Amino acid sequence: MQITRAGEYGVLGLLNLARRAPAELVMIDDVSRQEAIPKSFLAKIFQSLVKAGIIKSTRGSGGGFALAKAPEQISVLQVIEAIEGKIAFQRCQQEEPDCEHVGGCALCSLLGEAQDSLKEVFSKTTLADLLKPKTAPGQNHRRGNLQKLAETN
Amino acid sequence: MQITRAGEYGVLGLLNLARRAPAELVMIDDVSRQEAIPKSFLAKIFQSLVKAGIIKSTRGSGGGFALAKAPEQISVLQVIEAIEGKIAFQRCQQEEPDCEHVGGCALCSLLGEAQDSLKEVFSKTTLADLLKPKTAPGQNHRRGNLQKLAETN
DNA sequence: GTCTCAAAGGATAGTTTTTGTCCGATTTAT
DNA sequence: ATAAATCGGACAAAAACTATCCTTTGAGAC
Repeated sequence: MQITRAGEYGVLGLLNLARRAPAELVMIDDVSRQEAIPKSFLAKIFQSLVKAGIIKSTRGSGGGFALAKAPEQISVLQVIEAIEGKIAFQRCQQEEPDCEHVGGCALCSLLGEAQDSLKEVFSKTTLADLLKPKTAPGQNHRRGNLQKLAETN
Repeated sequence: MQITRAGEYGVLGLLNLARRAPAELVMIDDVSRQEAIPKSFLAKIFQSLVKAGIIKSTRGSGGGFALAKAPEQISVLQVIEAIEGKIAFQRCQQEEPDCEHVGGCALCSLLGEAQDSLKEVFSKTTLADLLKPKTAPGQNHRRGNLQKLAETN
């Protein structure tokens, strides 16, 4: 139950682009080096993002990648789904439309709810939000987690 | 981004037990057949649930499994974490405590939020809830999803 | 006691997904 | 032309998931 590295790399790569001038063309090699992401892997990830219309690419000498939209208009959900495919918790209604599990459909409902909840978190956050130096007061999850770690150690 | 089959089987297996008389001992073979889950696999899954104290087992002739607590006291989160391990979205603070990603910590925060959101959904729902014939009005996610399917097809 | 039944636990194997790598093709600027 | 850079597909290694099998352990029946 995790985001894949590909998804994570995708977001980090996009944030790298977002930190620059709006239409600046950046080579995969630069992003790869600065974010410590394997180059060939990042290239594949960026390909998906191009297909999804999130970044645009220019080939040839002097080419590279740039965001296709403003960071405010790119949600983390868009990025993750472009890379990993649509978030789909419910096996029932995706692969097995004829859910035969006794009482299984209640589980399907729950999985649907979980999925919606996750999607909401990822869709309400844009790249621009992630670039802001601090999270809003009362929503600082990093601090919360550090506290938890302190408790258990 | 999915629950594993093991997790799903675990919940379905437990629901099977929950539908019976409180302390009735049920053999793995019965559950396996009724829920159409591979027997050996379910055996492994139930082992995890025993270790987690969610079910109790009796060996030997006439033995089997029964819930260790009332269905109202078993949350889906407990079940999933017993089988799949703790839900942990944040690679940063789990495996790589020294998060070096430029701007990566904002992502860590977001993943933390996603994780909490998911956990809440799974922890607020118990086996007893899943046994209820209908979900509460206004929370019928199944209907919601069927509508979505109807739209896209 | 010993026989049988059923779970416990470990080893192992097959499949799928993830995480890359490599290389030739294509496009672009110079 | 040539060099630079992405595109696209094939391929490979590693990890996770999904089982299966077999021996051991514990409990009850006789």
